[in-house]
Amino acid sequence: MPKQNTVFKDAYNRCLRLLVVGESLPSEPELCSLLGVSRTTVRSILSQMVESGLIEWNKRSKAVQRPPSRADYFPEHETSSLSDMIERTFMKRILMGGAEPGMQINELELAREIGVGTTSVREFLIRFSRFGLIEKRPNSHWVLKGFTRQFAEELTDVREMFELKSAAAFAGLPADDPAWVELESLRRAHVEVLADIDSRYLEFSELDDRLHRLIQQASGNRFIIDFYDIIAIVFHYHYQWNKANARERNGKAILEHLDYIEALKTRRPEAVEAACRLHLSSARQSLMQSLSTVA
Amino acid sequence: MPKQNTVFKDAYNRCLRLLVVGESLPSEPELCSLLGVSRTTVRSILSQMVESGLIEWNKRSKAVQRPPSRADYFPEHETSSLSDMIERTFMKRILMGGAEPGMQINELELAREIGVGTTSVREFLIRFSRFGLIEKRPNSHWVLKGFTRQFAEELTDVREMFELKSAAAFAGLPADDPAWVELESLRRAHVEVLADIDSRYLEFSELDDRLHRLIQQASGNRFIIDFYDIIAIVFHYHYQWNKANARERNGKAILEHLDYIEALKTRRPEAVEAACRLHLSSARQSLMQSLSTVA
DNA sequence: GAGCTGCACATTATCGACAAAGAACACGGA
DNA sequence: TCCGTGTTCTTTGTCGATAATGTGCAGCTC
Repeated sequence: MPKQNTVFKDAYNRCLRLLVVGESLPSEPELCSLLGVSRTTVRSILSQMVESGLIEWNKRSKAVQRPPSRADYFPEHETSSLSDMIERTFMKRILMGGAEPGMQINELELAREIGVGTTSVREFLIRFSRFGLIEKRPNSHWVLKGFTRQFAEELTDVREMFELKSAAAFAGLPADDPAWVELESLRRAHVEVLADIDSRYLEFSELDDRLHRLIQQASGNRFIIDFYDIIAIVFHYHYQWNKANARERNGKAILEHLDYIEALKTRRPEAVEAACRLHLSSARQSLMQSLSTVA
Repeated sequence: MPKQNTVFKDAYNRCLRLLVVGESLPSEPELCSLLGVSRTTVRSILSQMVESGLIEWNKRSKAVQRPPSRADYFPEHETSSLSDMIERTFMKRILMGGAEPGMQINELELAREIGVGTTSVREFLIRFSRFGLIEKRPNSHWVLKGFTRQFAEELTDVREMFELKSAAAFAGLPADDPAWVELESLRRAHVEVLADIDSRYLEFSELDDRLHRLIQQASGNRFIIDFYDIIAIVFHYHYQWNKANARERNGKAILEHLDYIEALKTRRPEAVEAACRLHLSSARQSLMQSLSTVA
C-alpha cells in the first residue's frame, strides 16, 4: 500500500461534525480551509458522503440528508499518520520496556514489529535522532543512548539557558504585542483548572506546553524555538506513562506558572528571572525524581 | 542500482597507499581497523587487487607484486557517498544560486537534477532540516527559509551562549584531562600555520573546526556538541565559496585563537570569558560582513 | 588457545513503482 | 468579474526488491 489515506479519514471524521440536517455544506474551497486539506481530499470526502447517503451533492448544493451515526466515523486508530504510530510505538519501547543504553536498534525488526515498511521507520529514526536519544553508525545499526539521568541533565541544562533568555525577551516585548493577550488568556485557563484541580489536573500538560512555547516564541530564535520540541516530546511521553504524584506535582506547577506569569507581567527583569529559575529548577527536580523511580 | 559501492572504492584507494612491494599486507582484521570497514569489504578489496595483479593472495600471505599506478585508483568523485554528493549540490544551490527565502523545494526535481532516487533526497532533507534552513509542509513541499542575515544572527546568538558555557567548563577541566594535551598540540599547529600565513591561510578552517569542537566537547552536553555541526556546515560551505579577504580574515582569527588558547591555559574564568567573547564577536562580524557582500 | 580465514546470513542504502494528496487551469454560473 | 466546479497533472508518502556492506560461527593454523 503506497500511502495511507489517513488525511482523508481524519478530515472525513472532522467533516461529519459539520453536518447539520437540512442545511448545505459550504463551498469546496471553504471546506478546504475549514479542514485544512486540499480540494482533492475535500472532493473525496464529499463523494464518500454521497455513497453513505449523508448528503445529496449537485454542483454547489450539498444538502445534508441525515445526521451522522456512530458507524459513519472511521475508527480513531486509522486516522493517525504512519509516523505518529511509529513514534508512539518507539517511545513506548524506549521509555517503558527495558531499554538499556547501548542497545542496538534494528530498522528491519522495528519495521516488522510495527507492521510498516523500512523506509518509514528509517525516516522516523532520522527525524528522531535530533533528540539526542539515538545515534547512527553509518552502514550499520542505530545505537540507543537511553533516557538516562545524564540525558535529562543535559536536556534541562540547555532548557534553562534558553528559557532564561526567552523569558527576558518576553519581558521586553512591546505592550501591544499579541503575546500579552495570549498570556492573559493562558493565565485565566490556569486559574480555571486550578479551581477544579482534583478532577482536571491532567490538563496541566497542555497548559505547560502552551505557556512555554509562548515564551520561547518571544526569543525570535528558531533554534531556541525548535529545541522546545525536544522538551515537549520527552515530557509528553515520560509523564504519560509515569503518573506517580501527578495530582500533587501538577498542582504545584500551576501555582508556579501563575507566579511566573505575574512576574512576566511586571516586566521587571529580576522578577522574571527569579520566577523562571524557580519554576525550572522545580521542573528539573520532578523529572529527576520520576527518573529514579523508573530506572 | 541498490547501493553505491563507494565504501569499497574509497577504502580500495586508501588501501593502495599501504602497498609496499616485496612485503605482505597485514591480516584481514588488521586491515579492517586500518581502513575502518568490515571484513567483507576488505576481502572484496583483496580480491580486486588480485584481479589487478597487485598482489598474490593465499590465505595469510598477501604478497605485493607491483606498486600501484595512477590508473589503479578509482576516480575521486566515485568515492564520496551519495548523501555527501547531495549535500554539496544542495548547499551550492542555496548558498550560491539565487535562493530567495520562501522558495519551494521539490524533492522530485532535486532528485532528477542530481541524478539520484527520491528516497535519498528525502532523507537528506530530513537530516538537513535540523539546521533550520528549510521547513516541511506535511504532504506538500519543503520551504526554503534562506541563508539570511536573520539566520546568521540566530545562529551566532546561540553559538555564543553555548561556547561561553563550554569555555568555562573547559577552564574547569582537571589538569590531567587529555584535552589539555590536545589544546597544546593545536596551539603549535596554529603557530606553524601563522609562520607561513601567506601560503597556508586556507588551513585555518580546519584549525577553527578542531579548536571549537575541542572546546564544545568540554561541556559534556550532547546538545551543545551537536549544535556545533550546524555552525561547522554553515561556515564550511559559506567560506568555501566566499573567499573575499580570506587571507586577512584568517590571519586575524589565528591571532585571536592564540589569545583564546592562552586564556584557557590560565584557567581564569574572567580571562577565558573575555577572550571567548572577543573571538566570537569578531567571527560574527566577519560572517555578517561577508553576507552583505553576497546578499 | 588465540587469532585468522572461509562461509553463510542479516542488515542497510538505494531504487522504481504506485496510490494518496496537492496544485494548476479552463470553463461556467452568479 | 469573480468565485466555484470539473478536470488533469504533479508531487509526496510508502512499499517491496536488490546489491553493498556488516556480522556471527565453525574450523584451521600458528
